[in-house]
Amino acid sequence: MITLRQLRYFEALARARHFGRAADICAITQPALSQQVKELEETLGQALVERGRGGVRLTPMGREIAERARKVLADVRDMEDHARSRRARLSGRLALGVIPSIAPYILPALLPLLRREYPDLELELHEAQTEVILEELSDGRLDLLLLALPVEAAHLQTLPLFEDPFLLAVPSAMELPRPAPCLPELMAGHRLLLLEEGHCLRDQALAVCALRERGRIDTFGASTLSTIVQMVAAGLGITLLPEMAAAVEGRTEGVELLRIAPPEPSRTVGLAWRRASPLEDDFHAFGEVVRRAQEGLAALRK
Amino acid sequence: MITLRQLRYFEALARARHFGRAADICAITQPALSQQVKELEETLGQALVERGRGGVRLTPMGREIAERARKVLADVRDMEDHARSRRARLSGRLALGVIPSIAPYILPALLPLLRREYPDLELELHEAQTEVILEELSDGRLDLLLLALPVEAAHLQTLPLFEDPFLLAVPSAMELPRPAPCLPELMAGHRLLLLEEGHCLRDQALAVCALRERGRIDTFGASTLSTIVQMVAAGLGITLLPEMAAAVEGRTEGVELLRIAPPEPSRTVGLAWRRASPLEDDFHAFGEVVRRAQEGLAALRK
DNA sequence: TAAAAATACTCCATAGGTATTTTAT
DNA sequence: ATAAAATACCTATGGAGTATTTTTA
Repeated sequence: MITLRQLRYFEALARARHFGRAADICAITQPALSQQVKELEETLGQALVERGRGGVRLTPMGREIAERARKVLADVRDMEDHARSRRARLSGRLALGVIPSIAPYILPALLPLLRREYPDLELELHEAQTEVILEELSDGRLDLLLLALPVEAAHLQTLPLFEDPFLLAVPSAMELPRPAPCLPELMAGHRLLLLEEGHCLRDQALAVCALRERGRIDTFGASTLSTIVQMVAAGLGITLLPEMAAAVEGRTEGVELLRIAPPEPSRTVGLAWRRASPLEDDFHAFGEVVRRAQEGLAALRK
Repeated sequence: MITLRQLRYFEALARARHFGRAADICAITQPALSQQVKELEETLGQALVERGRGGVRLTPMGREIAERARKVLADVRDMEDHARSRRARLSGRLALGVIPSIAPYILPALLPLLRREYPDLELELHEAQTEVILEELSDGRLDLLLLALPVEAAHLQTLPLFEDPFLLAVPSAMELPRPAPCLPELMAGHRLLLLEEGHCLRDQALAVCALRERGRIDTFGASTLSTIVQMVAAGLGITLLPEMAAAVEGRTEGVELLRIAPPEPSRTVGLAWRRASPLEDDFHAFGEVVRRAQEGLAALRK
């Protein structure tokens, strides 16, 4: 069986062309080097060097093997360097799952921050609904999720980052007291527009409104918040919008965003990863950056 | 220090995603595998796997290292295969030096033969004068020489292959008895045309003619035999031509090639290599092919 | 004969095995 | 409670050292 040791010694010999000097380079004795080179020759079934008084010469096969050995040794060195250089927090590839009601709003702020502070981090982004990315996380296809908490899974660790209040999006024409009255009352008189099944935002909104009856809810179900907001603008109903989305979606003509009277409803945005992951510290660092990105967004809105 | 053993075990673990099964694959016990993987993680300063009850998952870094490890292991396997496959005679790269008065005549016959019988042989050809290729052989820049013997160098081994008779090339107009009279007599009346200094053929011709006096020799000195033959055709003198070159150079208009009366002069064509080379058997095999190439040429001339 | 590599041998580090404990689900 | 990996400990292989012999130029 070939060993890296054999390749290291042989490569030194190929450079030094002298057993003694090669041994010096490797900081071992000449017989030890002879031994390993001989072993390599036996494994390969080929003479690699011509032994002679005036030092040593490579056979044609020896030259080829030396070339290949150099490549292998370089690859191994690179592998070490790679690992060493990335001992720092948050470097290397990281597969991140994000839900659709967070991704488009936070990523424009988050990615530049990450890029600046952790330039060696290579994010692989997967945007999908909570259930999907939870499955991918459990599979090991993803390393980390950015989503709305809570998620219940014993093998997962979660980290809440911040509260994201829900705002009320209503047609500009609609007259309402400010702040908007608390929700159950409001709901009595209006149709609530929601995302299609599967989006956690839909469930959260339903929970917030303490509504279970289908009658008052538009079951059409849009697949993006933008669509919902367009529908609101058209006067088809009202909706709840996460504050995070306000900067983007609030600009829509014909829509007004209202804060809701306390107790202000909100969702919790946070991270989730497998308990077994050894990258916990990295994920906390990541969470800090997400929080700062969110603060940046909030500042922009003012 | 990273070892191939560590990479082999880790790669198995990356595939099996289970310490026990990976150990089975490697035909060792689970603790032995755990030990090596742990060592690798310590050397790299990075967690490569998440340990959990439901088997094992790779960290992002683990995936990268597994990828690199696979590449390294494949390269090493290729290296072994390469060496193994070339345990056969005459395979792999071989740097061959040939003198100019042999190369153009024998190579057209030799190369196809070699290609057919030793398809794994990759020849690197260097054409240069005897002195130059001897130096390159001694340096280790060449492995084998095809040239005119004898060469005197204690550290070299030579193998005579065949005798290559000298023919007399004369202008067609010239009337001479057949076979041509032995040389010293002939020389008395004609100017002998030779290659420039440094070509062994020049020295051999001089020796054959037992001539040392400059007077009768054209000191212009051409650099190729073709030129010399053109000069003969132009009536500027006569020359000695190796039989090997007859097929090519003998076709020239205005030149006639005559065998010389016994004792027919000739040069010895053979091989030379460093005594220390472990490829002696290969070189003998190579010699056989050269001899057969020469026989093929001889047959063509008839 | 002198320099260089191979060989002989001894020692110790480390890989691998067995038995057991710890961990996580 | 149980499967899986880690740990502890022992053994044996083999890598490295010192001393010496063999080779070859």
